[in-house]
Amino acid sequence: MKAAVPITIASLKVACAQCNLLELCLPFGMSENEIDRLDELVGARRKIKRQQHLYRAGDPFEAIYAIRAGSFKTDVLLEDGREQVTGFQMTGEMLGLDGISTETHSCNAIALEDSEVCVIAYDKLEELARVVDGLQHQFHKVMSREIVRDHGVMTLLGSMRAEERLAAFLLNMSQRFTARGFSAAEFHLRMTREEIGSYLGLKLETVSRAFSKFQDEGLIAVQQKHIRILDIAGLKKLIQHHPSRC
Amino acid sequence: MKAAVPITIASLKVACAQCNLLELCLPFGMSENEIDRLDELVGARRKIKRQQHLYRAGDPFEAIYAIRAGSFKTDVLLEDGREQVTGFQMTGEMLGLDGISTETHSCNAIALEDSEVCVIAYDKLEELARVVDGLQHQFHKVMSREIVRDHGVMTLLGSMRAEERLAAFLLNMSQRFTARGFSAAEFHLRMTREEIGSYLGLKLETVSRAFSKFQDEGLIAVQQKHIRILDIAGLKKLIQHHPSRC
DNA sequence: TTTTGTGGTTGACGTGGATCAACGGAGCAT
DNA sequence: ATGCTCCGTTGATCCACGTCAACCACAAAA
Repeated sequence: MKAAVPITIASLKVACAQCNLLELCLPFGMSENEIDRLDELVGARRKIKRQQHLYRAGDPFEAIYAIRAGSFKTDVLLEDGREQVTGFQMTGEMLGLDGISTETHSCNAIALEDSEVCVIAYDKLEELARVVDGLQHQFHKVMSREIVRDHGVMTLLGSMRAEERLAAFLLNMSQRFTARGFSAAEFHLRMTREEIGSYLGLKLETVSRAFSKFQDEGLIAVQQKHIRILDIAGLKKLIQHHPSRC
Repeated sequence: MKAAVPITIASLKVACAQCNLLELCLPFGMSENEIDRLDELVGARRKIKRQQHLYRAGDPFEAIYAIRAGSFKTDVLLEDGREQVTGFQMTGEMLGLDGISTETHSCNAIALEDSEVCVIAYDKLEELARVVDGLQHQFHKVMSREIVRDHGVMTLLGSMRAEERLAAFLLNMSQRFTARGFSAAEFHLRMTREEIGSYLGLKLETVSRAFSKFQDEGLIAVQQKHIRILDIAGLKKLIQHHPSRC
């Protein structure tokens, strides 16, 4: 909390009802009346510079965060120094849900670029969710969606080979960019090969080699962090076909 | 739903307040008054025989389930026939939370032994959570706990080697048996080597070999599905030390 | 009793991805 | 420009785990 940035009256005025992330964020599916009441909820905005922590594992849990601009990674550090990236989050997505269970954050949230989040005090959220019908349901959906997504990652880590994992990752990124109105075929990754590797359970060299292989095969065009998908169907085929079953 | 077993008036009478799983289940941390109201929630019990489905991926979501007796696995089937076990659930744990987000179950839940669950209609739960303070908070905690647990599995799948994974699995089982009043050192696994392997991202042969190795090293005694842990500290040391860093 | 089927163990061998190492390019400060 | 640092690529080698296969234990059926 020490890193909180002072907020002006003006910045407080722009809340959920005016936010262009409405369709992706917590308010999705709520009525106009209900959304107006959300303004009570978003107490502050907070800007986080690239590489800075939004929160750290062990921090007391007080709020969840909706990403208004930018992107984040979450990771956990094992006792022996190994790092595991547990997710990448984009605008409209929620951070901090892991903290509810123990009232302590269980992972680190780090900005991949200069970013801004809406701070949602958790006690206020519970209070308001009791009154505003749609809010409670929507919040449950957000949590459930996180569980489903994690199961997807478990499947990826547990039963896919390196190239399948990277193909699935690229398709997932493409789909999320699309949902935000960006191109499905061309985008800029904000994370390093090492972070992608950690997320996918691979070493950075393996990630790099898979990128090169996809490029050689004409599936994508890679230039550093800039990706252009040339053959979406080809990528999809990769994750559906188990090579040993062919 | 077609597999539902008719319930007698008598069976309905025994609800949360009298249930000995209180401390593990949804009511944990709620006041006596609050728990009494939960009885409205548990509409029915349902018995599931070994190997039968409680629900399947694609089934419409209507209720969540608290395990009253027995145990389950959840899994997803990939298009190409691969199966990935996403979790094992024991008494007092919840099933079905994944269904909230899309109003459709996203995985299969299968009984590992003859089991019984409490059926908690989801719409009633939302309704009651609005009135009973502790229930809403407790339900959020249950969902959050699932997210944290999934992150733990992702860490395991993404950054541990085979023996570390199995050691972590055994310690986790031991800890959960302990929480239920059973021995921490001696227990009966209800799942096959193949299911353990699927959960841990390993082949059944690798699981079997790791069991044998642990036995040779005096860490455990294995006899089929019956496990006796002889050296808990030794197992813990396995998951804290990264071999390549020694 | 034998038969059949399912689950578990163990050995021999192959391979996908980790590891180790060298190098190249981009961004940034001086 | 020059040097520095971080990031990414690529090659050579290694090994943990997968694959393939044989065999065994136990349980249920004949």
